Amino acid sequence: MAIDQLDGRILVLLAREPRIGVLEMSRRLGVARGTAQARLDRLQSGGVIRGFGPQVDPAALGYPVTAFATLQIRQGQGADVRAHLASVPEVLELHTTTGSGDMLCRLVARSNADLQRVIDRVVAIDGIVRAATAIVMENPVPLRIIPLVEQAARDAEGG
Amino acid sequence: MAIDQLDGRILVLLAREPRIGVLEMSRRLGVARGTAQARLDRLQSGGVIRGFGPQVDPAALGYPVTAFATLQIRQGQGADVRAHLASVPEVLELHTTTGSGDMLCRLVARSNADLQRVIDRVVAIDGIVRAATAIVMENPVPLRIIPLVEQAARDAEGG
DNA sequence: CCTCCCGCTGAACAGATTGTCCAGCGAATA
DNA sequence: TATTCGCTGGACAATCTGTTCAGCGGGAGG
Repeated sequence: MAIDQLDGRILVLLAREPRIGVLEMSRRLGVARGTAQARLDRLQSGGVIRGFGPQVDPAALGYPVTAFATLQIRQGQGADVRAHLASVPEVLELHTTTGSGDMLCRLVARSNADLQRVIDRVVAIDGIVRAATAIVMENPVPLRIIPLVEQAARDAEGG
Repeated sequence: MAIDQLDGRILVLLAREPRIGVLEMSRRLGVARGTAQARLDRLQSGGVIRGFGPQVDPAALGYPVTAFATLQIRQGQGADVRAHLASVPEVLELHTTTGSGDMLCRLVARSNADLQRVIDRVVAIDGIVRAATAIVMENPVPLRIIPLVEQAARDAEGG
């Protein structure tokens, strides 16, 4: 999907001030409201903007510990393992990957001790041959998208 | 921060229908608008809800390839590497971790070929001793929070 | 060179929502 | 028993949304 500079500015603006309305947005962008609305609709229907779901902080919910687990899966057990991991609330994300491991998942826990409980639950299925866990200590770059959006906007328009 | 069942329902509702307003929310929850508003304010000021930024899909922006890179950092070069990685738009996320590697980062690229360019750029700094990359093939569990919210709500209230 | 199509502008409208008050009520607490 | 707290239900003005309209300009195609 094509992204021009105006689209880029819309995304940046929304990221910076999510509560902003279409009207205020059009004012900041210096375009007519209809234009802002049309662009926003296009971004949404085009799938660039998936939604505006609340960004919930696991730490504030009482889960301050984050970890990444690399799982090695027994041949043909992938589906079972996926279903099992999906049923664990502390599994926030799961990917199947190339490379040494077969899956990578993001976990959270109430404490380092609690992480053991979570991991035990994660590996409590036959399909998992081996699990390697890395506990997150710092998060120098929190999940972000703005720089990429700006890059994409530049690329698409004489950048 | 304490989360009761009502808070949990608010978060679930917001996740399911982000465009919903406080008024409609109060209707669905069966409480007064003031109550819904107060709860929402509390969740936001308490840090549970960080914000409502747009969820942008990198794939729709033209970056359909995701990968995780495990980086081994030379002693004392951490700060330099962090700054360097933060300057790469395709680095969506960066963590420092325990375990064999020292850092874990999430990358996106326009194609598998383009991923090579991204990785080259990532490792183009002395501080990185070794890099192991795992390309994401599937994403059986996209980043989610609802199950954890429900868990937290149960825990906090006679669950 | 001309015509059509598309996107943007500026405006208008009714309907709905927000932010913000208020007083009353019930339960838990000191 | 007196106080504090959260929830209810209602009110207000101000604002925003969804939608429609006609006009304008540039680019594409003929």
